[in-house]
Amino acid sequence: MDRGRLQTTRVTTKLVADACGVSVGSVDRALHGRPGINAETRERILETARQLGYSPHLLARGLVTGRSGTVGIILFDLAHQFFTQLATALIAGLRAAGKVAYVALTDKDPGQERAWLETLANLGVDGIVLVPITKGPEIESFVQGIGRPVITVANPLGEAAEHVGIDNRRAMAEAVAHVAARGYTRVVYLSPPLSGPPEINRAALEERLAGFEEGARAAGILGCSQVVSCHPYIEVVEEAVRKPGIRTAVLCSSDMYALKVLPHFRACGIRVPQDAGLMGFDNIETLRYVTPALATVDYRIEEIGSRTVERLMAALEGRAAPPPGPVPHRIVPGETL
Amino acid sequence: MDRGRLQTTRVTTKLVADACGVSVGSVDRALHGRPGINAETRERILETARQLGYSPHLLARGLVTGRSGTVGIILFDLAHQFFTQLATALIAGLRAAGKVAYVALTDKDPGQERAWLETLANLGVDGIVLVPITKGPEIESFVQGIGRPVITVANPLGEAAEHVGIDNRRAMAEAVAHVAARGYTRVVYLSPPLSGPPEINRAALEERLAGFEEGARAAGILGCSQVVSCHPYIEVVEEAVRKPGIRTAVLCSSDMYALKVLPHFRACGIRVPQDAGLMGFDNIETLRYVTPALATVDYRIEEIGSRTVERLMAALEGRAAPPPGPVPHRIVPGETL
DNA sequence: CTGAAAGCGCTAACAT
DNA sequence: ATGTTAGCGCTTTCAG
Repeated sequence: MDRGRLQTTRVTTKLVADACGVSVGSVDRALHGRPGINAETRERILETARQLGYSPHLLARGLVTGRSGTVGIILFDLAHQFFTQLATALIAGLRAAGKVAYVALTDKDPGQERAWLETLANLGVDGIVLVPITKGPEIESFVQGIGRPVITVANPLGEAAEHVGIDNRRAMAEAVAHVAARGYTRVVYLSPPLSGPPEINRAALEERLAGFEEGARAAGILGCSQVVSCHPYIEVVEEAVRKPGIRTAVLCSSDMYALKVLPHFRACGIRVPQDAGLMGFDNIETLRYVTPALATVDYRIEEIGSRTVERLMAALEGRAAPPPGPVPHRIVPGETL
Repeated sequence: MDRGRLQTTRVTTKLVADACGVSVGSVDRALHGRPGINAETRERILETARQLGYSPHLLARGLVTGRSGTVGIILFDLAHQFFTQLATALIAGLRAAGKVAYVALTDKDPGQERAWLETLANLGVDGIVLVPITKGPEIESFVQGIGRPVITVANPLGEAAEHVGIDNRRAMAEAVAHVAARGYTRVVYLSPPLSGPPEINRAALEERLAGFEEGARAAGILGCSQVVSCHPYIEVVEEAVRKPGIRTAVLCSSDMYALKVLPHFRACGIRVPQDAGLMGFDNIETLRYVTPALATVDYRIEEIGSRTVERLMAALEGRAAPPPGPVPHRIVPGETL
């Protein structure tokens, strides 16, 4: 293997060929176990290739085959556990499928999303996993024009790309049902603002909001419930919860909100769950270190990752894609309701 | 820009050249703003390149220039905030420097570390950022044989690679001093086991342990202090803390330990800090959601990231590397001491 | 079964 | 100022 060499020239197929007194064609056939080569010349080639420390130049291979063996992963950031767990699952799954992953972060900036898509396409990635921050015809046609499979996660992109994710609407509706079943007759639903530029993709959050409304209506508590999606929200939530007479729970569109609300309630003397219920969504890792245990909605991010890789590889190999359908979720009861 | 095209052939420099009635050489000069071309022909080329939607085939460019514009980042995992923050800072910094990042996870497996190093080298990365899980002559010579700059983070690799990180020994010694200054006369130092295969790189943890000993000696409390590095550790720590008569603090080699100890102490009635002090190390994000506020040691991971990119780019461009030296740290007092 | 040769798209050295 | 050409290392015809 002669590692330790420092500036010696690269070991190419040509070099191996010369060393064996054969042509690069034969070396290639040997290296890939392709037919059309004598068994013992193949062994001889393989042996010297190993001795010389040959390893394929993946750029060159990618240039000629059109397959680079790489996949791009485009996320908002790595600050939220959803993304880190997703990235972990994707990287591992892709590795198992023989692909190496680029990781690109958009910071929720449409410009960066676009720039990364272009850069990755120019790098010849075989496919892209995208958590889209934009939506609409422009990105959709751009994504389709990339000419390589793109799988979206969390926020879908219409017909432009295959999608993997949970059924946010249904999950949130079930969360409301769970809250109602615990005896709460009023829900304060906490969500980031859903207004703003129309090209921003808030599909997942919109689905959750729709799920809240659906669930609240089904439980007959929509009338006295309330959506808080302003900023700052914490005082508004506090005030809403202080309304006397009705058992009120704060239902958060994601755990992060609950993690902000909990210490605030503690600081201002609102006891959870005696004075107000609290429920999150996503079941992020941090919850393991939080008391009281937060009620939340759980789903296996690894499952999202593996399904995404599965679909991507199916598209790449021309196999039939596995049947679509959302990744399952489940309600996690906690001490906060 | 004609996006929306689906299966049309690639727009190459040749195509642009033909469309302009010039040669690929001129197109190349125009595209790179290189001298040796008439101003108005350059404009004409640039214009048609844009109209045709030309974008460079980065694999081809990398093949000929030997610079792929990519950098590999090899980490243990993305489960710990140190790594996610580091990855975030690196990806952003590399992006600003015109590089795209591969992210590879070793899961602390020497075999995977080696495999990733090889794969990334074969992909023609311009450089590698490595958090090494191994040490010793084998990996050192292998890293040097890669022939591209490798920067280590957290665990150094001797002379084989430039290194960026904090002064773990000194930081932990200061942590002990802080604990002692708060009136504790006994420290239980909590660390993962440092035994095991000799090729495993535990440099950072070893430095921290050395720092503990140094600090405890300086404070004159080494004698009655204690190192716990067994597994399971929690009962041992509990028992150690219950010793009456002496003010005891648990000093953790990382915040994660403190996050385990805290709820356990709460569960078994040991009040923090009345019955026992507690201090972490790393100041991870999760601490923002933990009460009581944990005393810890802080350092700016973004600084580690930016310095790493800086050194890498300097090595790549043949510039003088910035002067070495550890990234600064600081003690963060908390309610747990 | 094996060798020769033609590119993949780009850059760079050399002509003109 | 511009055109031509020779590769980078690999895969893939097409001959022999």
